[in-house]
Amino acid sequence: MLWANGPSMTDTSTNLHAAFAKVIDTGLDTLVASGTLPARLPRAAITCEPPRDTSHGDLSTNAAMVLAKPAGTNPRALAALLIAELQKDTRVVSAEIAGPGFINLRLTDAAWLGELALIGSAGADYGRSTMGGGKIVNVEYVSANPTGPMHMGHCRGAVVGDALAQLLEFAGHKVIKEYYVNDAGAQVDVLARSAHVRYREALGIDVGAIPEGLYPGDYLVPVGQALASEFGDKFVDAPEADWLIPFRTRAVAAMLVMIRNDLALLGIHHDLFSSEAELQAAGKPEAAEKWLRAHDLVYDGQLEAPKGKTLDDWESVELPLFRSTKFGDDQDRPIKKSDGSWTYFGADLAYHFQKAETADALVDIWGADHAGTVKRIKAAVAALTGAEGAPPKPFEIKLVQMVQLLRDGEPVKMSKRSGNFVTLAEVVEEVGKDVVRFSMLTRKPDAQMDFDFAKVVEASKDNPVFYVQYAHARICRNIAKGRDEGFAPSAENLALLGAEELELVRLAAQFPRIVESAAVAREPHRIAFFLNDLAAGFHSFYNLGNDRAEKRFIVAHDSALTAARLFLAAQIGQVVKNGLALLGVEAAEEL
RNA sequence: GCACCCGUAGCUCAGCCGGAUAGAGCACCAGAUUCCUAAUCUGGGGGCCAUGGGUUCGAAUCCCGUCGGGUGCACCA
Repeated sequence: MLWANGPSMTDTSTNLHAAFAKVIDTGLDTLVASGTLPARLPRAAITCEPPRDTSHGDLSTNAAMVLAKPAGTNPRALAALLIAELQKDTRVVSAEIAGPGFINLRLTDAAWLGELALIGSAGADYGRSTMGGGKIVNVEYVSANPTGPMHMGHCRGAVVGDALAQLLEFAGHKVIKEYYVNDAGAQVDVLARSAHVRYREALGIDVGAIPEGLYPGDYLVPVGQALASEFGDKFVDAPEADWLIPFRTRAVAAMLVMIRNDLALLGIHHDLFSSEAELQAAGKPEAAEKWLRAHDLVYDGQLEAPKGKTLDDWESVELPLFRSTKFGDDQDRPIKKSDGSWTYFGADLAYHFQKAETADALVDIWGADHAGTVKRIKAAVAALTGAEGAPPKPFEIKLVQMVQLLRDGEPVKMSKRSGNFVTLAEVVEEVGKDVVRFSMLTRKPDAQMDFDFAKVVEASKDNPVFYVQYAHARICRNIAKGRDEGFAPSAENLALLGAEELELVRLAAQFPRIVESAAVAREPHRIAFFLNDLAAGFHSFYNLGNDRAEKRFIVAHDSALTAARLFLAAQIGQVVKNGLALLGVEAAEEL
């Protein structure tokens, strides 16, 4: 599996799972070299992973089943040949054919203990991969409009994007975490007008209710006050044209400060905030349009009436259209409005082209409500970055499904315009960053989820994040206790560890391959589930000591065993900590 | 009408680029604390993997249809 997508950059000396993928690969090479197997068999579908049922062995490969047909033989015959090769590895205790043609491997205890020692020497880098080959990946996430504070609707994409960015970095990429600031559309003009009302209010004018269509939230009160102290009464009765731009600039800046603070509550810090207004001022959309027109991908045409709804006032006009129908979209999409300004799409394609200049691959995290625009932007980016026959830049859009917000079981329709929303800050303050982050990462992003504010506050004590954190805290406590009693973790006598301890090592040793597979799939939630499994394994082992005192970490009369056990505990703790770090969750030392 | 996502235990969800007997938590039942903090552990019951076809050695997983839920279908952002 690791070699599925071209040459693996994995340093095969780093961990056992990667090493055995390589062992199988070279075993097959040997069979090919001796003429036993035909060359060029497709190996992409070969896997090497722990079997679900651990009684089947430590590792299992489907190589014989996958290759039998193309090799013109049957799985069991091929398995026998491959087994002969695999048994040459001194770490292999047994290699058996099972079921329809699986090869089950058992490895020596020493091999697993070597892996345990490796965790110790790698420390915070255990699980780090070179798979990404240093390729630069731009991850764009959040990108909420700068018109108000972050609310819970933004939360999931923010957490998933942030965890993914860290995961990709750990998997060997250089990552740029980017936030696209939509500071050029009509919504920021509305923001400026809303700020103007608050500005008048700050000057003592009775403004009454906030007019319909403006943002009513009182987070704009301080913005109005700041404008009042900066400009005095200069713009109170001035025409909009006089104040719109300075008010907009200042209001957007204030919103971004607020948004950064909100994101910081979740531990999220972007590397780059890119301004749509600056992009437009720099003429990027014009350049993109010019190129697209030259390649007949933009033309002046009539826009079709929207499907599925009847607009009474529909009027066909001629606009510059991008040929997205060539790429599976159901109609061509305008890049400019009839007033000559850019559509969101028109600016966005130029923005993506700009990102592609400094990155080897692009990943966008979007809310599912934007799913309808995926085809057009992917098409435009493929066209722009694939210019002159070059292969297009890899560009993925990960859709994060909606979070249905409930309050007392009732759906909350959130809208900044109505001022009715649950802010991210209030939730984080109530239940904590770790609970929020872990909750958002314990399900796959493409399934909808409910988020009941009251329920989450109520249930936060039972949140699975504490289960994982408790495992880490228990480990820290036991190491501290050992230290108090004069014991220190040591890798010197790991051979004293028993079968249950080795079971735990096998589990922890999966971390590197989980990291790689999660990174390839762009699915950070896999890390969360792995940590839950690892914590369960640890807690289970820990409780053996309830009935069997000789299984405790600290066995006072046996300092060599205690040192080995504490070393084991420390390394399990290390893996938990490394995993939690990817999720942006604290590895608490006590709860 | 069209596009995308989802449908797995009573509930919330893993598993899905095909693999062996489909898993976990909650809830329920029965146990384990003079014993490393029980925020833990052990055991039990509970499934037509929505449904009908197809592909193949093998399908919860891939393909097609149907049903059900969600989202979107502006020159908005």
